[in-house]
Amino acid sequence: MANSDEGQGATIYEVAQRAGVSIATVSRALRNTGPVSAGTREKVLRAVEELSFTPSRLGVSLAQGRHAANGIVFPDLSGPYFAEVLLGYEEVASELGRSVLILSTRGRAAVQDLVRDLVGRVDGMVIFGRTVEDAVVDEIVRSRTPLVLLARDPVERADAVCSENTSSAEALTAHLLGHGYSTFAMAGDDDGGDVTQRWTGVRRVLSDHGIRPPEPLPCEFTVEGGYEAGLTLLAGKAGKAGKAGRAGGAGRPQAVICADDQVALGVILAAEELGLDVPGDVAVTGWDDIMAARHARPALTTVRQPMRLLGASAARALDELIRGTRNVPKSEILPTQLIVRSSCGPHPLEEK
Amino acid sequence: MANSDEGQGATIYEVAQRAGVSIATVSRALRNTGPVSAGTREKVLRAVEELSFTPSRLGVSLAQGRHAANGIVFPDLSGPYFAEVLLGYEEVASELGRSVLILSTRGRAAVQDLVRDLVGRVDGMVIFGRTVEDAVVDEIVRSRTPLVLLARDPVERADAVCSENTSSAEALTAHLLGHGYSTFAMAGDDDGGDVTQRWTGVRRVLSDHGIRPPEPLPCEFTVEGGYEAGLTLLAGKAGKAGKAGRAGGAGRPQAVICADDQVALGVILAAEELGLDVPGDVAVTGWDDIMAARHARPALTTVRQPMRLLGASAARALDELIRGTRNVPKSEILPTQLIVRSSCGPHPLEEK
DNA sequence: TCGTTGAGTGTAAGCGCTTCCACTCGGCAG
DNA sequence: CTGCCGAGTGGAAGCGCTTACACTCAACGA
Repeated sequence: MANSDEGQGATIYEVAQRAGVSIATVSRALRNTGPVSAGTREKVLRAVEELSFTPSRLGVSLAQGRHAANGIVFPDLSGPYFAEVLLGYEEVASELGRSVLILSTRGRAAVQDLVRDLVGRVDGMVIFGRTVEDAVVDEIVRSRTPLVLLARDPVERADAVCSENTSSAEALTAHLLGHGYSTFAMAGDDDGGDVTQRWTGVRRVLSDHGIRPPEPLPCEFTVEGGYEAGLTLLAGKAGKAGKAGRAGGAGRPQAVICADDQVALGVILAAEELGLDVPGDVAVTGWDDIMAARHARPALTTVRQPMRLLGASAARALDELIRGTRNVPKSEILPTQLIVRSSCGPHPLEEK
Repeated sequence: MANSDEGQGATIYEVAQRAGVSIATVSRALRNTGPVSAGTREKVLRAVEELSFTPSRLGVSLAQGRHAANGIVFPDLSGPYFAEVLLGYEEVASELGRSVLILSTRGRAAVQDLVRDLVGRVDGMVIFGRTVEDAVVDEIVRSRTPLVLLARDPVERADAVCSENTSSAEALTAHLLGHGYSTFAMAGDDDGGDVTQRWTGVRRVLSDHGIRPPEPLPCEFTVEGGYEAGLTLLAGKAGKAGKAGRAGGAGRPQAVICADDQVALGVILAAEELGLDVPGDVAVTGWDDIMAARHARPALTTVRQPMRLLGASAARALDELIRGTRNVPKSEILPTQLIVRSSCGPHPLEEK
């Protein structure tokens, strides 16, 4: 019988004593490192069982000089996007025998200290988007902590994983042009990362078609943010083709391209509020393909990101860095997919 | 100038040497424990600065016997529900100076080992729903690891935090009866936790009104699971009042009460597939009030859970347990709110 | 003038493990 | 019979910190 409730857990010394061997032998028996006779191993295992011994993680980590844990830093966890990425990350990290520490920087003052603390707890980490100042990223890189940047521009000596943005944005824009729209608005400010790449694609295609790209209207990347932006953008009367459609005078755009799905959902809400029909009066598109996009009214045309895969890839890249399997940084770009639904209107060609 | 890129980070010994003092003094200066003269402190701080010294978390933890970290175990992170809870948890834990380790048990084989490992890395943990076998929970409790159970029936010597289920379920059911519905179906099997409580409320009200409660149709708590369930439940012709509506013969129910929003969204999809109008031909309700519920077509009548607060409360309860501020277990029940939208039909009384 | 005191500091003992090194002791070749 | 080898084991040195305890020494009251 096990010693029923064993207070704080036995140490390797107690196991050694009970088994009548030295702690070195216990360690060897448990970790299969070095020779141990069958009889001794047996005794050790029995003692371990009886004391329900679990090696102290701290002791092990201190002695081995590794944590067997990874960190991940998020701007926010509230969106479905981050949650999905996190899921993919955790799954793979756990498979690889690493625990996962999370840190959300949302509205935090001392981000830098929090990140530093995190660094001290892990063997490597993933940093998401532009959650962390360049100086801090630089500090992490210099400390030789393996680092993977997710959805953020690459940095020397760190890996990067992101999803394709520009050409999908081009496809999306081309699709809208195919609908015959000619006045556009963009909701959601440049972020110097993913969103900026998307806008680049949009701008390029619009310019190529002789349409002057609108300035993106800054807004928070939430439903509420989108709602506010929507009210602003859709307030005017229907604008004429050719007049690039930043709201507040230029007239209501025919299509609003949103930085992500949440913003798009907010814009749709705003349209409803203003008595406008989507896509009848105005087309709206999102980005990410979160669950709500599929169930929204109208269902959202968007670009699907491989969110889970994004997290999984980051975890794998990090693992390589940590084990030293690879020491040249790599940059991975995952494909995205245009998902046409009804929020951009019945398409003259592609709809069957 | 700092020693530019400082390899693996200095130790307290190097700081002590550089400052010309002992490591004890360095520790005291840094942690403000015990007296240190102004001059000495100054020297120490300078040395720390120059070496960009950060105390090793492992060393500190080992010496102090605490991790300054909490764990949380999830069945899955994919749903918006869990992500929100996690966000609330992380936010508070971080405020309280604790890192957060996550563990998802979704489809994992060696859950028990993973949980055990987690226990060794934290000062306390939260376990979600029925992710973990009772035996393992018991083992954790016996190891004296502070434990908070989230949305799970209380256990001796552990805290519990959950949201109110039964009476909200009664309110929801009463609301549906107010619509005049008399044949019902329930989608999503008992789980021995939250969902069971919900069904208890539903059953009670139906029985009180002389309606024999249907058997819940088991399904996964995902959109896909709901879709499958919906196809089954809605396949028959409209049933007559009085015939309790488990599908497959008894006829199509007038209302489908779903275990959560994702299931409800799936049922709506199934209804659409079958050419049925929601709420015209069948009313559907969810539970949780995830983002998609608000944006769905039709918008989902549901019960809002304070997801963020759930996580935050768990974090606070755990903190009390860890610091020993409180040693009697407590059980907290957070209020929920019936959110009436259009998926249950235009209400004869409540709609204005 | 002589304890007494307490601020300021150093020494060293852990915390729980891993692992290098040295040692013992049969078995086996020379 | 001696020497060598390797399997099996123990001793002990870390890993990087905190902290109890001991110590020094100037200031101060008696």
